[in-house]
Amino acid sequence: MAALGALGDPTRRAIFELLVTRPRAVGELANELPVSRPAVSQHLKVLKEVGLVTDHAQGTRRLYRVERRGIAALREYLDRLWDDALLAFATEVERGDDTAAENADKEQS
Amino acid sequence: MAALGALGDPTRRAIFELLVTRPRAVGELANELPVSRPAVSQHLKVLKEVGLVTDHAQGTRRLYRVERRGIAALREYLDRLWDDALLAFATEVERGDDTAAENADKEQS
DNA sequence: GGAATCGGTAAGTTGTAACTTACGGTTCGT
DNA sequence: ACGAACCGTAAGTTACAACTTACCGATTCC
Repeated sequence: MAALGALGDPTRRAIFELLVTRPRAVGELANELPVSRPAVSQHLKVLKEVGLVTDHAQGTRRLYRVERRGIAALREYLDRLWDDALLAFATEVERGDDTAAENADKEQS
Repeated sequence: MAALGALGDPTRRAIFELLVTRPRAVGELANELPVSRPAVSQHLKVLKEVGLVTDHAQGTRRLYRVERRGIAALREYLDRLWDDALLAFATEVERGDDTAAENADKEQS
């Protein structure tokens, strides 16, 4: 799941979240961020490599948009983790592992 | 979403995925990973700070387990991104933005 | 054709985070 | 009480990635 590594960077996450609302050009993104245009360009390259965005030349500009499949892949990854965690928890309780049961209801500090 | 930053690191992701299947002690984790035990300990600290794991002293050992709420928060974050992306896409098409419509069905290289 | 706009890439700097080893504290067994 | 097991933290090194500026190619409009 390389996409997680890509979204690990705050600036990249900001770029991606901007692109989620609507497609934008590179300079457009740089204007709304506290980094230079080349920096944005390099981040976009990373996001593109991991399949989170796609680009589309439009005249002299270059429009980047979110690749919805990328988000879907992330969701599937997390869903699997979620299922595994639930399954592990269930088998723990089943085995009489009380520490698991403790965590079930109480949330004492 | 600091949890994304935490899972951005590959080693931390490996640790977390190991913990998803079942709770483990620190040394136990270090044995299955190509890093030292202190390194694992530091990674666990980060994972704990962002609410992805919890620890639980048990004798001289210290059991770490996945905090399911952490996974849930990540899923909610991605779900929101997903919804926003879908909404943005819908309004694009609605406005007659054909580049959005192109992406709908065809996947030409 | 030439100027302007837009963006990718190369090259270089620098902060930081991901490691290591060393040390000390706590718990358990005998 | 002493040794062993287990772990957290401090201190230090180092690799890397996130920036910057500078340069160059491509496209558009006149």
